[in-house]
Amino acid sequence: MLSNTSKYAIRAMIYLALHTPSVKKIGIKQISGELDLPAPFLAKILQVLAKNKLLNSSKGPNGGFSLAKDASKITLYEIIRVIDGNDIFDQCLISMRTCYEEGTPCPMHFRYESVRNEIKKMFQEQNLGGLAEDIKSQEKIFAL
Amino acid sequence: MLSNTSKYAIRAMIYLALHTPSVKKIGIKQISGELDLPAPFLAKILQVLAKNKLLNSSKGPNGGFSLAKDASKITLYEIIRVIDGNDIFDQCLISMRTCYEEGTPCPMHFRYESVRNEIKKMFQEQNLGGLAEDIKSQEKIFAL
DNA sequence: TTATAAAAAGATTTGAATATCCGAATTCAT
DNA sequence: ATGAATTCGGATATTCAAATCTTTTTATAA
Repeated sequence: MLSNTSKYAIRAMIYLALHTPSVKKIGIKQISGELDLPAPFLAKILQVLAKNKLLNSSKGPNGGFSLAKDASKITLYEIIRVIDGNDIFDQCLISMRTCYEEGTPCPMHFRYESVRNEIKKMFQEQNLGGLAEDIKSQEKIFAL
Repeated sequence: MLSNTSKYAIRAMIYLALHTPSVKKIGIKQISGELDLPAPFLAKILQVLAKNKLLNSSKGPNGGFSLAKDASKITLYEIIRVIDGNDIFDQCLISMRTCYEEGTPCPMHFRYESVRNEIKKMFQEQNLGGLAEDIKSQEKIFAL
């Protein structure tokens, strides 16, 4: 469903939301260390998120990343679209060429459409603020 | 969501269902030609489906593949499980290690669970017989 | 019984996603 | 100013799914 890249992006963004706004900036090393993700790869991903205005980044000592807007205003849908593009939200389930033409939908087309809409809605409804809240209210210590 | 391999498998199985039971066996060349899929790759896939009792295969002249049971008795769920395994039906949406342990579900866990169940239900409810019927009832000529 | 047509099986290649590396640019603190 | 810490950007390496190739096995038909 989601690429590794998207998954990492989401987890990193949630991590940032968890520590926002008390801390302003967090560096790659800390994030990748806490989430147990490969640092150089995560760096690339955050770079893309920054270029797409979901993150602010600053270089130099005490540099790092911070959410570019209020955590409650960033949805998983935005993150996924930036990283993976729109494919999961509009591609034919079984990759039939003619499914995109008029009058020849694939046999799963309409049945899948409602599921696809559910998926899209799920991602659109989840924002980093809410997810961070959920984590904070959990009993056990949370290891992202 | 689905691997190419699964998509090809599904399309080939639907193709067989469309021509069953009037024709008994169909060869790789015909299927790959009609569906515009790479023949050697499709051969591998059908091999796996045959090994897992979803297809019958016979070698030699006039050999080929046929559905191992009535089209209405083969669901997409079975096909996907044979090819891709169970991952899409049980993996954590964001691949969090702790999501499989007690008390530390990922923040998307419960929200995703219902969507995942929808997906599973969709695949379990679709059988090759029904899909083939749908195609036959379409107005335009259908190019799988 | 032999030639042929097909699938099976295994080895290899390709390509895209994933991951790493390194030099450049930027910022901060001294 | 200088050095150190950090992200940036481009190039490179690795891995795995996807695709191909080659040889073997089996079945059919002449």
